[in-house]
Amino acid sequence: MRQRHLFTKTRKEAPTDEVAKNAQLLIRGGFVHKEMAGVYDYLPLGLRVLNKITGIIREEMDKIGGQELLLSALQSKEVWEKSGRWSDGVIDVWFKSTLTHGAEVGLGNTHEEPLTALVGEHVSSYKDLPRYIYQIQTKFRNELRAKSGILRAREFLMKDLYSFSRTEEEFRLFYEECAAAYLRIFERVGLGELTYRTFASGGPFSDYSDEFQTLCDVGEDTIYVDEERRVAVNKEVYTDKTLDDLHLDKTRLVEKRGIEVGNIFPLGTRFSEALGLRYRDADGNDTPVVMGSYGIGPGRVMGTIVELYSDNRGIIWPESVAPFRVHLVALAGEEGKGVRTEAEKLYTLLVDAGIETLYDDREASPGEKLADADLIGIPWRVVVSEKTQAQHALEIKNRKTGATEMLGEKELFDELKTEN
RNA sequence: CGGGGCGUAGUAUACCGGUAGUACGCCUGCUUUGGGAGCAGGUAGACCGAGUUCGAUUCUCGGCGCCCCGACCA
Repeated sequence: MRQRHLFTKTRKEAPTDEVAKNAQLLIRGGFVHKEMAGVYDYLPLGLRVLNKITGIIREEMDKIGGQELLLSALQSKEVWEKSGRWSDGVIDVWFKSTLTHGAEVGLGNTHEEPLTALVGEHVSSYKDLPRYIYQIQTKFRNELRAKSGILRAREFLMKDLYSFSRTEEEFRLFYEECAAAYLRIFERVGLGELTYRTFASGGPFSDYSDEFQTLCDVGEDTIYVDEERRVAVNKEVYTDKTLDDLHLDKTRLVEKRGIEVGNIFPLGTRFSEALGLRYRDADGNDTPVVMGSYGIGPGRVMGTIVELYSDNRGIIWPESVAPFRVHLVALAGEEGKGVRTEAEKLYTLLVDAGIETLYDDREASPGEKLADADLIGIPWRVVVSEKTQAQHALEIKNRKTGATEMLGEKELFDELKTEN
């Protein structure tokens, strides 16, 4: 993409109404725009990152048998009354509205009820199970206080998968498969080293749940980490009995702050019973379906990456989620020296080679272009200038390591085609 | 929801009971081109409402909005 055509611009200064590093850098770089507290727009650069993240999530969910669908955001009151969760006393984050003729509707904050009802229309036999269904969709939660930039929003994207199994054993197998898939996802988006499967409370549905906590000082949760075994315990369930049950040695646990980037938990038959999702087993018995719920917030993952990977010049995107692979910067000097011509040619070659490239073809000073490249944080910066032309080479710089090389065109492409 | 802070051009800020200044941005021209260039000219602003006052952007009250701490986060 030509940067001349990009409708967003970078900013030198961060807005004063944002303190969170993720929001400051994402706004300065033109990745997101704040509409109101806890509500953010994803601009072209930000959407590219978000799509990279959801793409990875999708691949891993499909790999374990997930089927993607898209449920509505507007939800009917009836289905929620069946589970007893329509009341604001039970779920206090509801956004509700009223249709013209008076019917009440809710904006989805989660989707157990409508999906369970829907699945019931298609599943009636043990031969129809198990099923694993997910979506990547916008959730609405009327949080008392939005905070930490895009980490805690009132409107946010969420991947939510729901498992429908015949038995507790069958459920348990998938639960562990999904936990493994989650670890692969966090590995692939660049958070693997810092993300721990964390034992946590199960809320109203079960005795426990598993959170995926990424170590970060601005995290909302306090967790106790066993770095060697790569597991953690949330402070909310940190008792001697829990540690005993999990065979964890208290003396090896380290207190840390974590951002909850994912959460999986058993639902048992709580919703299948309430909404009449039953199946006929091989012996003809009518049995409630055993369910589980599995969430990841792609926007929160994006915010976490920014919190963790930046320097005083800007963001440092992991290659797997970067909006572009290469930032081609033409430092055009005097006209007639052919810098622009060479850069144009190189841009065409990069695009033809299928390398995602942001091409800074703007009329701007070198300082501004280089500062923008650092702020936007694309992994590889390639400069064409009079200086590089004098050396009959191209300059390639790695945003993360700062390593700079002068390479010929062929070597440049060899370098860029190598997966890192 | 309790506590605290804050609302001035697109952004960041300053001053003031007599309608606002600076920087960046943006526009025009010339110069400049490896770390947010220089000169000249131009563009653009007091969250809303009520009150006090001859006069309110400034003081008072209310509303709305934003941030932070706490609580909450199925």
